[in-house]
Amino acid sequence: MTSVSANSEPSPSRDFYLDSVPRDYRQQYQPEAKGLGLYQNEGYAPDGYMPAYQDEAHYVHNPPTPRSNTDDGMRAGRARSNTRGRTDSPFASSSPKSRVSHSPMPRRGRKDKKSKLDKSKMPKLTAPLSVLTKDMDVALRDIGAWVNRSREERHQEVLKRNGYVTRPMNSFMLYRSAYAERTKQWCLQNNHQIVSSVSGASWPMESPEVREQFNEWARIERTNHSAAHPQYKFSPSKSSSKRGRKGEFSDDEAASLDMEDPDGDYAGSRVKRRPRDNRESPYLSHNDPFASTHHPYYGNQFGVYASPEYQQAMPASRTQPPNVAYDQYGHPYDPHTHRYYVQQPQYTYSHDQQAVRVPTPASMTGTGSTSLGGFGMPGSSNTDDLFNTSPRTQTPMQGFNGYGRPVYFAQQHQQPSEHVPAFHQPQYHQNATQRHASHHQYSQQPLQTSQTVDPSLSVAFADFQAAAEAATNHKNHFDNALGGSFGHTDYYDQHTSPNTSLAPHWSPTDEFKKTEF
DNA sequence: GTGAATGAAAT
DNA sequence: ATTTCATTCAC
Repeated sequence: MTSVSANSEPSPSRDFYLDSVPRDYRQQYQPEAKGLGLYQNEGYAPDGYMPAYQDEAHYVHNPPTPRSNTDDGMRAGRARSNTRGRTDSPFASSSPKSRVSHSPMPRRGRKDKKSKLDKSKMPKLTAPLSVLTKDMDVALRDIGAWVNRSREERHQEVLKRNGYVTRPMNSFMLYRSAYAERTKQWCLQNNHQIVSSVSGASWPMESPEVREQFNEWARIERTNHSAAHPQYKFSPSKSSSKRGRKGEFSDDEAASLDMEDPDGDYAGSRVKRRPRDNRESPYLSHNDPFASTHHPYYGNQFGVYASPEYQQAMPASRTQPPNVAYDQYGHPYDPHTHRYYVQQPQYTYSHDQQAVRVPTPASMTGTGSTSLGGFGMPGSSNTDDLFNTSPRTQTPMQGFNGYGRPVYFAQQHQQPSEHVPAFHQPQYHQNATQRHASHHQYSQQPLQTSQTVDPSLSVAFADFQAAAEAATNHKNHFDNALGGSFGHTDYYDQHTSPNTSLAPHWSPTDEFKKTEF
């Protein structure tokens, strides 16, 4: 029986993380950290684990090699495709009994502490994941790059989800996401309920510095999300019909896109409130690509909602009851006032580029100018950790993808491709983050037009493309700048960014094209 | 209360 | 094939 992470070779030279952890903080865990850094609840003897991991100096590089349990023996003949997704980890239940004991009681809210999760599978943390997994050869997810996804990327995600705008991840979700892979391996199981539980247990154990880093990333994510989707407003569905959201929409929802509500009763007074519709319409892509007067890279290009939520998101000063209809081109307008919701295109962007502020968290730069560095940023090796203070030898133009292969950034937008929508360029989306984001596979493939998209959107997609092309004439500053700053640039609204005027202006020479290995 | 991610497990 | 689950946080 081989350990899941047997190939994870702990490197003694990689102890940079702990060095950056305050001493007292480290010791906070050491009394309990009997070398393993983990415990289990009843039913699993610690002696089932490798003594090799009892070296206190290393906490746990990897979870100890699990011994075979009886269940494993019974299924010994069964081939397993890989070492992952296994169920015979030390934390796996030794009996095939269902994870959930289905209670006849009406379903209780999550508030109810009565967890259905089999805690026996859950390792008990004695240190936060950042410590426990610090030496694992599993890259942390590049959250810095993730939260700095360009507006175009975000819009593509929306398209991919058939127009659905997802919520920005909060700090914990980012944290969980960052450590998910490590956690899975550390726990020796792929069960995300476990991963969630472990993450949840680890989160409060993390140092304030770590948590603050994720808080900062969450703020950035919110800012960029808001900039990419200016009209977005979280409006949770009241109907308890747990929609199994997979980026798809129920017929009900789909219908709401291209139909106008005869009563103008856009969202309410229904017995059951229509599930929230956070779709935004690509119809409007040609509108005002970069019209924002206060943000150089985030505009209103797609941020107009031809949906009830769009109206809900309209300023409260509206006197007319919000309503929406669509003309022959699919442009939403108010049937009462016959006014279009969308402004005419204003290509004022070129006057607007103020700056990309590259402020804060040096954490984002990956250049390690402060104690906050690395964290799996493209410029870091996959063994870098959140607080890697080791000096960087790489230029910002070179990094490594999640598998240790270098990623080269080269000219991206220049003349030949100038009129091609940037996001249609094959390499456009290549970065380390997306290699870790399975749901970003789409970004490396041609966009679907009519098949996976609401039919009513297919026509609009042509507009979308045309608009994108037009927008490209104004350069894709966001992404250029993003690439130029290696994806760690913060994008601030100048109104909230005190030093915007001091920030360097975007320059074409700062651009890089990304090429994988 | 909902939904942000996620994928095994349950239905 | 679809839904549930487990977590924290922000609506």
